[in-house]
Amino acid sequence: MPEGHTIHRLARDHRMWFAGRRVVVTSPQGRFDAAPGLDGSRLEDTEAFGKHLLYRFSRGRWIHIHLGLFGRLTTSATPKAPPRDTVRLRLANRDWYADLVGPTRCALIDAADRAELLARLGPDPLRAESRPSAAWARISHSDQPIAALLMDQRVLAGVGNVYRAELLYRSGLDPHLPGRELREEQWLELWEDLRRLMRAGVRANRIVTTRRNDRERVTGRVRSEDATYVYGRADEPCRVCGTLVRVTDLMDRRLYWCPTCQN
DNA sequence: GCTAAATGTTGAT
DNA sequence: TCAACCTTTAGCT
Repeated sequence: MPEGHTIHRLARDHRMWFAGRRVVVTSPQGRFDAAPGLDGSRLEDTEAFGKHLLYRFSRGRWIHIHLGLFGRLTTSATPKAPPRDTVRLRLANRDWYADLVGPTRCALIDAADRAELLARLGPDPLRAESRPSAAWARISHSDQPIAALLMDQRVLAGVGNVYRAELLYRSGLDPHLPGRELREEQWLELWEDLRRLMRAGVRANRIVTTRRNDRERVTGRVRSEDATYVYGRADEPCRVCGTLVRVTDLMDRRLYWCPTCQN
């Protein structure tokens, strides 16, 4: 679930449903200490930076959430169901409640913490003010493979294992190509494609990277098995050339790619 | 019922 | 490079 598009979608939805109103903040699991201090105060706004979600409260306080690999934030309409015992944080008002489960991080932070967080993130393709040059400065001087650079949140904020594999497939680039061997115009094309893919991801609230004509079924809702070119398709035939999709370990993550289309 | 795997990050060796 | 952390689910038995 959680790459940048998920977080931006949550920020957008929660701004609509929770911002500008008082919110009941509880921690059914008991592991979020700040809950009592914030409980009943007004949520001013939500923000998304890469995979980080922030809820702004008065007096320079934010709840900082990072879902990590298995975290989930689900929102439902009232009446409230009793929380399961793993719910770290529940935000609620009269109409809605959101339950956070299994996050890597859920903490109360101040303006300095927030500034520190933003300072260590690369440009987020989903934010209007982001510029690709900020990432290019690092990529163009790095010996790291482009597949590793794309997932490095200091280089680029919000890209995860699915988008990086799919982006590289769509561009025809070998994932192992060192950053310094990429040409600037290739990088700018990657950036544009990322924006396109991730914006579509926010809209649909899911990742779909296949072009219409490359799907087995062209009409109707995109089936999950048709949504990607290479991610999660190890040993299945490439949709374009038929070569078996390969999976390799790169920096402890599974990297999917087509050795024929990407070189 | 058990195990492994999953769209992630941090901090120690 | 490796382990730790956070939880759910799919695929076994």
